[in-house]
Amino acid sequence: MPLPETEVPGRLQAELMSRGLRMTRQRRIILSVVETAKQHLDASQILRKAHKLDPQIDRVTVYRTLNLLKRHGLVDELDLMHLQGEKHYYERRPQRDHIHMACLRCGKITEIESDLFDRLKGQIQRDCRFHVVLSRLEVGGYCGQCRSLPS
Amino acid sequence: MPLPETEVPGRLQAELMSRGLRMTRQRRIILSVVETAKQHLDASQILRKAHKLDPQIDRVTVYRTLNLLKRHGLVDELDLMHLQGEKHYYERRPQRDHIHMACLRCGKITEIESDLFDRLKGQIQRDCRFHVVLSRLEVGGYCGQCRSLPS
DNA sequence: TGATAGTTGCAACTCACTTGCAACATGTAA
DNA sequence: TTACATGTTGCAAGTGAGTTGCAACTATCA
Repeated sequence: MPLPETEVPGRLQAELMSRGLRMTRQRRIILSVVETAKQHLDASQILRKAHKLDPQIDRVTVYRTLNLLKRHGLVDELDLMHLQGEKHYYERRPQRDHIHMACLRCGKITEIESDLFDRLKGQIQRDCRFHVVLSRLEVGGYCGQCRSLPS
Repeated sequence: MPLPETEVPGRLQAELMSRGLRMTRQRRIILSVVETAKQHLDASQILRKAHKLDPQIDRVTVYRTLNLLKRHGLVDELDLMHLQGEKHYYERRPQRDHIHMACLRCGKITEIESDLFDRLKGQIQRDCRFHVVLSRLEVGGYCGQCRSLPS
């Protein structure tokens, strides 16, 4: 029965260990869930996936681990325009920031990178003497498909 | 005792009335609070200010009125990087979108407009065939003062 | 193999916000 | 002006996401 312990540590796990943080069974599982996610997951979805690997894991541990990752800048927290209530979504912090577009009709989330966005952040740093640590650009509107549909 | 009823209706009130919505005493008060706010207010701050004009107003009415204004695109809802818990802040929707910068150290909120930001939204519309209805760019980091302070 | 300091799970709690509903007030039409 | 239909309000109770206190547990290191 190959537990996650036996797997090659993922990047998140390696990052946390290099910072001298303890690697518990629970953390390994939660990190692997976040790391292998195909879409943006909220805390309760992460808990559900973690439960499949270890039904003992508590939701409090999920919240605490997500806070840990946030504090270390290893995940970004998203609202996705609050399309579904007030929960937050998480994704591994990417190399390059991207923009999230949320369709107000079908709920589809699209991501894009943009040179203009990178330049805009540079402008803020320079013009406002503001050291940018994190940034979140979320756009709500109607995607290509929904635009051409009858309302 | 000049009640708000006797005042010249503000822009928010005029907007709602032109859309055929009923103008109640409570709504007039809440609208005037939002309209005359000097900073970003959250729901409980709006309630507190409304109470000074009419102690009977319930917080439920504040939430319902804010939802009404949101649905009509007359106010924007902000997170301001969740510096103080999960509450939301409200501001009258401006002519031109702006960026909110939140200092992670002193909590100061700075706003700027930017051509680059306007162009970025244009790019999204064109390149992604996405009709932008609302957008929110929030930046967390360290302001000029806090950058030059010892940690 | 212990010591120790960080981590976990549980239960209870907080906080922002929402819902159901009866009483009430607004805008409209007679 | 009055009556009325429909929208709005205040209250109480509820929801849902996330947090806290604490005793038991465990990863790490000497």
